[in-house]
Amino acid sequence: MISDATKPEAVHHVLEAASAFQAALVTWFRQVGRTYPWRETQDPYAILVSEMMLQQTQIATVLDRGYYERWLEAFPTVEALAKAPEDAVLKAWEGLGYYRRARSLHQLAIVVCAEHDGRLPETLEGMLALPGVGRYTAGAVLSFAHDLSVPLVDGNVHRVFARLFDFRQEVDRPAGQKQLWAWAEALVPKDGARAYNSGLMELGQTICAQKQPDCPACPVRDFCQTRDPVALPVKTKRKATEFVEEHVWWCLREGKLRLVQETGKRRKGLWKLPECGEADSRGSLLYKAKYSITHYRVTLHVHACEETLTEGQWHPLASIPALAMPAPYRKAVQQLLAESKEFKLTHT
DNA sequence: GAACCGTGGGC
DNA sequence: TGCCCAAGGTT
Repeated sequence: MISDATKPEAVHHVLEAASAFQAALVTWFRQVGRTYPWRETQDPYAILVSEMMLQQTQIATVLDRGYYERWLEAFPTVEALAKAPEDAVLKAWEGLGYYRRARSLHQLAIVVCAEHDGRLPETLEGMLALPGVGRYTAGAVLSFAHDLSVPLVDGNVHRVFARLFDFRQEVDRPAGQKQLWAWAEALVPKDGARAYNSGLMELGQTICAQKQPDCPACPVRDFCQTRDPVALPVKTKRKATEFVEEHVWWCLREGKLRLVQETGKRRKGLWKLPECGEADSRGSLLYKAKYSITHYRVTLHVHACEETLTEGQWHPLASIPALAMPAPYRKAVQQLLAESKEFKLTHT
């Protein structure tokens, strides 16, 4: 941490020296900016896919676990995605979470094929009209793919701007957002927005990191107004954890497993084990695990089912790997199948 | 404008 | 362990 004694005052104000700020940032980015697959292309669709996947999701998850590469192989163009069945789209997203993103991207492809001849819009209004595309994603696609002068604000920019401007309001409230977007608009250059926006995010990701920011190495330290970077940005408190018990059936008969498809807002379209009814009718406990979803801490219990269920459908064991399932159920099903005699008989 | 939506990783 | 975080968007 930088002490107050050694941290100098900003020698320039960002807004009064925008060109110098932009130049310092872009020069630094061109020297040390990392290469990602989505920085190697100017295909707006490929860039959009990366931006959708990266919403609230770490780069390592998207990259190291192969989601981005597999997606573009399965759905290489807007047309290919538009023609794909939703089951296949959700399967490709399995394990990434926030499944609305996958359904939005699929719907987006269908709309773009129907109304824009398969080409993504090149205007802010056009992009914002698409499902799952907000101001950040629109700005990212337009600046990264087309080098258009459009601002963007994401979690990295929250951090960089909060520190740069010594901004002590909560960044995740509407008032804070309004201020951050105003600064982003004021600072985005007319030319070279691709490198500038990339550099802004890269800075927030590396030197201007959440913990242990490396201020001495910062290319724009002369513009920075805060003396206490670690305290910024300020965020609202998150909701307290609630503990929930979840009981589901393991109903396996003649090589088929009973599953239900989610229809509500949560995990819509994905398959899960049927929920148990009355506590006193539950069979023996086969599996128990804990997982988190949003602010809930869930204990999942899987019980042996002896009766006949009316809800859900039978799925042959061979078809189960192709179904999209939420991660906690996928893990439970995999473990229980591995233990199951029926499975061993058909797979050995 | 607050609440909601998944998951895996870091400490 | 429990809590925070991560290239946000929708309701």
